[in-house]
Amino acid sequence: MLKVVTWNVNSVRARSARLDAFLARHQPDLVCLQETKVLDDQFPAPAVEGYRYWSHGQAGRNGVALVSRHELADVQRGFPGDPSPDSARVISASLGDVRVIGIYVVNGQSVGSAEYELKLQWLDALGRWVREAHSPVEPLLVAGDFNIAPTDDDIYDPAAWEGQNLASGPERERLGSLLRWGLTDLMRLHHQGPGPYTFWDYRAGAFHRGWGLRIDLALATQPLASRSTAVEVERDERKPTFGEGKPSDHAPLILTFE
DNA sequence: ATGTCACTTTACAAGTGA
Repeated sequence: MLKVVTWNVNSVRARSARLDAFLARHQPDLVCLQETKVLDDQFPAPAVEGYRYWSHGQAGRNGVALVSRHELADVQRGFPGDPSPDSARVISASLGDVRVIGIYVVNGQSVGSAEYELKLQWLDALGRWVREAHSPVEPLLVAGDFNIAPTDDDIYDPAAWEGQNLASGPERERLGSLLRWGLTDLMRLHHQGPGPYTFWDYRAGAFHRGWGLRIDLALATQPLASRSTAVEVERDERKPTFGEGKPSDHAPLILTFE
């Protein structure tokens, strides 16, 4: 059995106690973290016995990392062709025969903004790299915060979000091209929509009101997707009353493979 | 849409990004 997690922690230092408790509780093989918001030499080492980390961070924003209780091979930070190479958004590594790419997609701010144009260019570049460097017949996992709700089933109020950033056609089309190449949205192998959601804005009491989005995704090629036995959102981690300290605005996604 | 959070700076609040 293989257990892999993706979690946008919104600062790994602020979430260190929760991350340790999560590791102790679930004993995942590998965790992909996003928005670590920390330089590599200031990354808080996991306190749980057996876990190591590989960080690709920067000060204050972005940042991705892999936390694993196994040795990882061929750890690669960033990717060739990144139009925004100073932003730390991608870390990839091999765990046994599985290649894992942990990603934090450009947020995009609002449709028509410069950030949104960068998001589309970034997604194009990511797609080119994935297609060039990998094959759909090899076991590949692309997991992380995509900042894209794939369909209206992934949004609490699709009408309010129609055409907006996170839900717009052009970004969904970029995601679609990855799926057509040979990646499967693992959540939908096990759960039909609407929901579950993985992100609730801190503002406006969004979590309490059920205003969620599914923007944290795990995509796998067929050799790996065929081994997928469960995909679950650890919704408790979004609760202010759960665990130690404040929650991230994202809940972890737990992937189980046979 | 916006009832928050975490970061940074030269800090003892305000701006930024999400």
